[in-house]
Amino acid sequence: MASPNDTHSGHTPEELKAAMEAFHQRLRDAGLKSTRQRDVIVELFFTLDKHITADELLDEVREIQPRIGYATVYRTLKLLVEQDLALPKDFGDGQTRYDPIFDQDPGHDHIICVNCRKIAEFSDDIINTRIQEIAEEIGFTLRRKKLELYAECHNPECVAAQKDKK
Amino acid sequence: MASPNDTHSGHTPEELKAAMEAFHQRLRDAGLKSTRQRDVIVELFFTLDKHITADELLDEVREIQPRIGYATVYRTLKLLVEQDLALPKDFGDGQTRYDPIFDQDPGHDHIICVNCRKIAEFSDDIINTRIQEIAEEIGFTLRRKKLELYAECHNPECVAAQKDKK
DNA sequence: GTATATGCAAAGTGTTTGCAAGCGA
DNA sequence: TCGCTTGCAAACACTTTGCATATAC
Repeated sequence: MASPNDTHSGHTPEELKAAMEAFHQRLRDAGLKSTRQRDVIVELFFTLDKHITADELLDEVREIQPRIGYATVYRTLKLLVEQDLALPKDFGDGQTRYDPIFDQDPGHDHIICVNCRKIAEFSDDIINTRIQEIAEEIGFTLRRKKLELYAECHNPECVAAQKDKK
Repeated sequence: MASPNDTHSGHTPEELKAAMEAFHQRLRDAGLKSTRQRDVIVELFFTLDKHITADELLDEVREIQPRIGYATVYRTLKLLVEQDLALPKDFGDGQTRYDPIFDQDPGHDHIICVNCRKIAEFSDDIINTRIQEIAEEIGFTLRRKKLELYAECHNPECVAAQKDKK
């Protein structure tokens, strides 16, 4: 069944450590270097653990290493995406957001309120299973999916704000 | 069950006419004007009936009205989106694509080959129903969904091209 | 007649790239 | 050392906006 999680589930320190290790391993495998900047960016990225924009991440990163440039953040995010450690998302507001992928993370989906822009997450086995079947039926091997629901939330504040508008 | 449709289903002339009428009606309702340019753009948009980019649409439009500028195309597409006659899509290649919405169109979803970028469409009732249920369970009223599957297609050409790469 | 729409060019926005200097393996 | 990385600024690609002119209602 659907398991909504409004707040981000929050990964344990062990999972964070595993993610960092995975990152370093992939760097080595690809013959790339581990640097102070990359570590700061990636660790923050996994720690914050939310659909973050490059810009937001840069802000956080600069609190620790003020001289890091946006190019480095963009390049690191691109690297994470290539290594399947991050998933780019586009919710239609012009900026790409990135979701960290923890090992074996089955992935969650999003439901976005079209009014207040609040984002909730959910994960549903029926859908996940069905999607897999469909890809096979059509003759594809599924790699990943993107499922976003745009809806109106029933949050009293949001409902009231909508009423006022009219 | 899933009904894949590689080629676009193609809407009948009646549906096209209905879409144009809907467009004109919404213009009137909003106190906006019907112009030669808008008609050309919107008619082509519904006729071509595919996830088109602003750029591609402009090319087509200019074959009929060479002096139309891209600003007009962008503005018209934005108008269509506001009027729920078009749906913006982002497949991650940097450009926004737009899908026409025909009246009562239940909407289709996309499966995109991560290698050759070929896009196929499908529609599945199990998923559509389940999505509706989930939104309700979480306390949202569903407005629209975005479902994209990224996968590897089994097209011989594509498979071969991938092998050559390695 | 008047408010909206157009075409053009210029400005914006988010993201990528070129390059000299810096740094990790 | 040697090649990958960084920071900066400039370049980019797509989209939006300002403004004078044109046009629909």
